Amino acid sequence: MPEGNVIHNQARRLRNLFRSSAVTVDSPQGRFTADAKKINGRTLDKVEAHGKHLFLRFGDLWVHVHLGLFGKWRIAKGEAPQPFGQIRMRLRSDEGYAELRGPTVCELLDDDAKKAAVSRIGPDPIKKSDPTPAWNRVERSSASIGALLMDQRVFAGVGNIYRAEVLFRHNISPFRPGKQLSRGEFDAMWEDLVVLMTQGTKRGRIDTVRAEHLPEIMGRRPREDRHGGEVYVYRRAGQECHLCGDEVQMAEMGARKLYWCNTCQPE
DNA sequence: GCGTGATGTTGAA
DNA sequence: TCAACCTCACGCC
Repeated sequence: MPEGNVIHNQARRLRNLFRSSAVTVDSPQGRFTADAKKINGRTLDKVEAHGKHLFLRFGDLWVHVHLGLFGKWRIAKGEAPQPFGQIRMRLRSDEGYAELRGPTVCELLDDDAKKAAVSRIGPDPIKKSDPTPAWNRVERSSASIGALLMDQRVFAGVGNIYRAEVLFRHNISPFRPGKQLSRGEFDAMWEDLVVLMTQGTKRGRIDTVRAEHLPEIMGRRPREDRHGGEVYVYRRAGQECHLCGDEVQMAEMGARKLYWCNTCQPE
């Protein structure tokens, strides 16, 4: 259940494990068998992450993977165990193996189709992309900034946690229309996403609480949320805001749960 | 052991 | 707008 930081982390692990080695590709589950045969035995020569999308190059063909909500990679050194459950795609080399389960997307693309897929993805803070295209969309959009942050054509790799947290950190209401953001607010949020998401890629968890607020929060916090990091509002509906004590709010926005503090992020 | 919900997107209706 | 994807950790019994 990854945001962009996890995908970039997985890309690095796949790169390190399979770099320039011949890979046995199959699909124990069967749904990727025909495509697996086309690349079986080839060398994995490139791994790219763009937002939450992963692209693996085997010569003139790319495997495009999107994990969606349930998708999982198991990446490990050593010999692959007997397959169990639903393994859509399995990669094996002398070094190790990778099992892909439950992805929303696992497809084979030629170079043109891969380029087209990448072109649909907006600038990615983890890649330190130029944010101008995102600003151009935000600046003239009447959609809320809460919705825009989740739109992968605008901000690639941002998910529900980073959305809630970056808005909180900048005291911006998720309901404010994009066109009512100043360039300064947008730039500050973008720079913050670059820092937070890069850090999240290295740590493998999402921490968004500023250092000066940590001691107080650690003393007050009932228990760590299971996503594993320290956050201000994500999944804290009904609890006290760490900074002002007001009740953290929750609402559905585009079929996803949105968290914010009315006092710290006034409309 | 069972039910629920979740860091997300696609494609049909 | 909604079902599908079909995993996994958690709360509750």
